[in-house]
Amino acid sequence: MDLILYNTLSRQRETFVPADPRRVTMYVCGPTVYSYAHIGNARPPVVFELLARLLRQRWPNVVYARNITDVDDKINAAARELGVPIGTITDRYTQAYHEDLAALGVGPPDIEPRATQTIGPIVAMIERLIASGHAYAAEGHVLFGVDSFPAYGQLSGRSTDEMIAGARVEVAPYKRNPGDFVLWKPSSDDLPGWASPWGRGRPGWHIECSAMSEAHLGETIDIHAGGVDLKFPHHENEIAQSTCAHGGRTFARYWLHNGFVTVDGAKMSKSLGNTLLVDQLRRSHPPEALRWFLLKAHYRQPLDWSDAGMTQIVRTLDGLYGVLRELAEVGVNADAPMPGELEAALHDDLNTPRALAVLSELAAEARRAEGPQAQRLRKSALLAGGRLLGLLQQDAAQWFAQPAVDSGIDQVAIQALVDRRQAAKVARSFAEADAIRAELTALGVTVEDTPQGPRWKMCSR
RNA sequence: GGCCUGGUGGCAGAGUGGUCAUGCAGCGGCCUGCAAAGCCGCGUACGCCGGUUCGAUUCCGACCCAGGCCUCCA
Repeated sequence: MDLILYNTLSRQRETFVPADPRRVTMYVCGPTVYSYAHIGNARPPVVFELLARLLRQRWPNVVYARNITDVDDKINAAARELGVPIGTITDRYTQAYHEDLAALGVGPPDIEPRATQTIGPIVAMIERLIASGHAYAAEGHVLFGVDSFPAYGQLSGRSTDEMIAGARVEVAPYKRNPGDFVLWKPSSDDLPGWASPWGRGRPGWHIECSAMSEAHLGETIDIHAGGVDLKFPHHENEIAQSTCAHGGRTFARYWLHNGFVTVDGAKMSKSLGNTLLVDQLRRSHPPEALRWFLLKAHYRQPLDWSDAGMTQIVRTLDGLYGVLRELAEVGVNADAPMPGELEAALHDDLNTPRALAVLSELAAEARRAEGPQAQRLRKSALLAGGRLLGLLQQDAAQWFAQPAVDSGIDQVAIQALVDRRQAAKVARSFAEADAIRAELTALGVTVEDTPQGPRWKMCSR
């Protein structure tokens, strides 16, 4: 089955064909670690790690790199505010990032390069760009000259003239062209810096990714991905730097960009005060529901957060886990094949909404299956599909026992009430039984009577 | 101003030139002491106006509306 990907560079859907099937390379722009990740920051790692899973099914040797930007002016500002070294800041938030993503079911990348550990290659790349006439030093800075790269603007679809016309920033006097961007900038003594041919300084943001990608994946990579906002200038600049440093050879063959997450229709931003941190959301929503949220719309579409939407997702998961609970005693075939429709959906430019729809259809089939053989087959298919999507892998009973918040619910007390109600029911004291059920409802617990006796679940997530 | 997305049923969200998306919610029925869960069934959805076509939500054009990028940003 062909894997179709929408390539921003060509603005078309293309069949993905790796340059070298023995080593498929992919680079995703990672976080700048100066604060906690918000839910929008989590979209690319979730979506593109799913792509890595898909690639690995067919090409076992996938090398997936996702960097950590650990030198940046925002980090400097955060460190200065607290009066600590930047390492304190970057370590803290790198760890938080890893914890957030683990909770969302995101596996680690194969390589996680850090900018501060790539200074050598960064300096070397800048030297090559100067030597080949694509960059120049001026007043302690090194700048990339966009005029030296005719294809500049190809990815974002704009000409250099347009960019200058639209530029609303003050142009530094030492720039030859207003569109020139910084590769290296000088650091005063109180800022982190490294020795270089141009004096003590630090790298510009764009060159970091070019150098890390080259150092770990090689000159030409198969896939480069990130958020739409990175198209310009970040990715445009990466293309310019890497292509010029590599004698004109292609930098990345397929460019993928995910859409933004909005909150109640508006873009998340600090000024609006509507940034939703994953770290916080994890405490009020099942992490699996957060993952579902990030997969529920196609990755190139905008994705809107709302509390009502999250309630819908939890209910949907209730339904799916309900099936698994029903089939708890049924065994699973370890070698169950991937359901074809689900695989087809994901191969169609990562159509996760369709894949989730297939999951629901598989669940319905599993629920309706009659006889142990059919049940085993259907349950296996459902779980196989869920595994690829990173969903439905926890114990069903545990799913239903998850409370809304991390409030330390008293399972023993709840069970005692459930038992008392059951006793009242058996004695046909229905008024008393209903009164106890009302008590449970007040605790956020729903009781369900089954042929095997009563069971309960948290209903107020 | 330039560039670029998108407007689908109560909500979310795929998709297609001509009988099914899917989920949540809602309605009716079965089941239940009553519920819950489950099962069965139910809804003249495709921004507006033209055009192409035997036929358009799907293709083309104009228009209206919403959002994004052009500056740090996933």
